[in-house]
Amino acid sequence: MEKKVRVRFAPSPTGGLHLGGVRTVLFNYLFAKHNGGDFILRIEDTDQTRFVEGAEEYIFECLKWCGIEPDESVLHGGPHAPYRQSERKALYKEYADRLVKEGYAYYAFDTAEELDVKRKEIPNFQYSHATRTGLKNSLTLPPDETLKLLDEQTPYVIRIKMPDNEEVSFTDMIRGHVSFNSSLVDDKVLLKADGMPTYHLAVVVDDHLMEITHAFRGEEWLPSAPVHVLLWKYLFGLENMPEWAHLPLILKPDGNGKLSKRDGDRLGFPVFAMNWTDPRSNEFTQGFRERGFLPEAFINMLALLGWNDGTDQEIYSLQELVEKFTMDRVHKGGAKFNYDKAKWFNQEWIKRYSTEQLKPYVKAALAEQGISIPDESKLDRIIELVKDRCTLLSDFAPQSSFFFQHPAEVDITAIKPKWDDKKQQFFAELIRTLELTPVWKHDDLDKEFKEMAAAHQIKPGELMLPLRIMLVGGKFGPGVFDIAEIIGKEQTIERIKNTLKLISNA
RNA sequence: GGAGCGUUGGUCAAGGGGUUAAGACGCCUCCCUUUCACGGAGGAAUCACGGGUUCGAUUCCCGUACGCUCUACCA
Repeated sequence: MEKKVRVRFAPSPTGGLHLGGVRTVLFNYLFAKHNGGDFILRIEDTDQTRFVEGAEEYIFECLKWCGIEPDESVLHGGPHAPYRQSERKALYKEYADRLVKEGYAYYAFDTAEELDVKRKEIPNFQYSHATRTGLKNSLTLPPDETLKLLDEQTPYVIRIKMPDNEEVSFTDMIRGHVSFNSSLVDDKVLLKADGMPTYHLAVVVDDHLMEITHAFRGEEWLPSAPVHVLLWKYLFGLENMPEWAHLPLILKPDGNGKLSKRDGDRLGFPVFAMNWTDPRSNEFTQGFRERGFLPEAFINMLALLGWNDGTDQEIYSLQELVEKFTMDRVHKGGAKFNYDKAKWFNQEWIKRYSTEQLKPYVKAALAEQGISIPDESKLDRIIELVKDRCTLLSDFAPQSSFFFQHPAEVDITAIKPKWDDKKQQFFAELIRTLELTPVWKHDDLDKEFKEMAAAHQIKPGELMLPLRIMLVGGKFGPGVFDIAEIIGKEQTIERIKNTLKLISNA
């Protein structure tokens, strides 16, 4: 029987969760679920200097928002706990020691400062087969000297001893056969002076211990893949190594580089899944969620960045993505992020949401503007009317606030130039007529208005726009008489009166 | 500098030895709508370059160019 598929997403809790990160989780998740496997979330917090308070909780909340639930994690538990690498520290040392004993790794006593100096002195300096003979390590020092240094608790790191001129290759699920010459790769640190493993050792050990069968990560990891392959060979056997998939990068919309938070700030779109405030700098960054994106739209948009099912379908639920996702349709090349397209996905999802589903979001959007809803019975109708005009959830506030309160500003400059006594008289009479109107319904109001216009010998078109502006404040929104019906007789008349006053005062 | 990876309209992309080279976003025009949207109909715009192989290459092969990633006791 085939081994059960197990994948993992392994973020470092160092800050907000980036678009690229979410897409990596998503592909992991889709692949696992498509194949009936498990999705594990592992926290890679081996760099204590970069630990950020709250970042771990933030990651969990992002996943929850996206509808991606891990099968095993710090929060969900599981047979391979702990799922936080800092809590697995002792484990890694054991493997590092084994590598040293078997001659695949060695102790190095050079300090970070000494190496910095080297790097400054020698262009393109690398700690490698070519340079290690001139450095302070257990390969160059006499054995008793090494032992002495170790006894004296001299700080050391353990480095992998990269073989000289060996072909290291593997098959990537996306790229096919990939190969490197080992001479070109430096002797990466495996275990740091503080006893923590580096990423290189930790991934291999944990992927093995957690029985990971398929390992997804960003393309930026490709150059260090030979280190991981070699580690697998030395420690657990190549036949047990997971299949690798190096995902294409998400690129900035202009230029060609990797998309960064800075690009979002610069171009005016979010890059993180949710709001994030850095606790050290207090720097605030808005996320997709708070910008007004539906999780379904966010996920959908991300899935289509580097993958498609070969048909021209573009809108998929998470469930559909799970059903249709296969690796052979993942692209090799990076994809530029396009915010307009992202908004389009959101608009499509808003259209697909029912009024009932939308309601809590609309209430929240209005509440944010300080608008409370005394009469919820109208809300359904309002949402129906306004839905098509919203691409972000936050658009619901400006698109519907005038149903609940006077327009904050009335754009009389749009009325004024074409205003004359005839219109003034028309609206004055309109007020009187409306006051006597017995049935306050869309169709009746429409009919009444047009009859009056005819009587005054003014084209209705010339009067509709002023009326609209009186009621909503600007040139937007659903049909005027729909609005009038909903806000009611009293409000309609009051808003007309107010604007008339504004015009005569201006 | 080195290594690896990549390259179909402005963007996401389908396709793949012979096609009018799909579709979507964006842009433009028109229709619908006496607002703004939604919707509908059109339009402009693409196979990085050079060699092969072939009757025929955007597609296969080889180069070149360009871009990106990595080159930390960060992930």
